[in-house]
Amino acid sequence: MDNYSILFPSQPSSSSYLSPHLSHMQSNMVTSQADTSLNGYLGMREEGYKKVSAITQQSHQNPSNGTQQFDVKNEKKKGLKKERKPRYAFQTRSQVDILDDGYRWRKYGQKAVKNNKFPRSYYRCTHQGCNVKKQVQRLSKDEGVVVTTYEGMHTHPIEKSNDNFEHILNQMQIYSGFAPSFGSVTH
DNA sequence: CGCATTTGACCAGCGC
DNA sequence: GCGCTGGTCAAATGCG
Repeated sequence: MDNYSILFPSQPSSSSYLSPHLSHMQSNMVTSQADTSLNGYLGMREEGYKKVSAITQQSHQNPSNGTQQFDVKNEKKKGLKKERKPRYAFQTRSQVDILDDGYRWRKYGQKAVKNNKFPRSYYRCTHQGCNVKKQVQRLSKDEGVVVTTYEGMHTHPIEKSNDNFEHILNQMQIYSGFAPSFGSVTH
């Protein structure tokens, strides 16, 4: 199958985007305790672009521990011209849709998605010259689960105190040892 | 008043 | 070729 590496990007030279904070997360992982009740976490990386198909369909297999998997079928057929940025998808169990990661995001769209009663929201990083995007979507099958997909990487340091971010992190459990069983999980 | 959000329209890719 | 779906744009609106 394609190369879906679990966990986070580890780009060598950019020091100020997600990964430093994410690794920070891992060292800080604590169990949940507050009202946001995040108790599941999964990070994965999408290589390529286009179509994350049917997220809602297979992401139902492990409702107990909150870790789920979803299929990323992409592979530009012909064009290949399109610059395909890697995308990094995270699933979190959260009551809130907006996970404040310390960056400022401006919402630029919202769409209803098929097989999902919740809309997907599209955000862009407001920092000048930084065109990182993210999508946030709640699963209809398991409405405690929020999928956040990051696209691109930040070219600037975090914009505000990440106290809140850490606060959230403190409520997360990171399943770093999650053994991937990706295949074509298509339906 | 400036900035963020909302929301419908528009567009492109893909499957049938 | 057509219709469906996902993604983006931009005008209108709301809020601090």
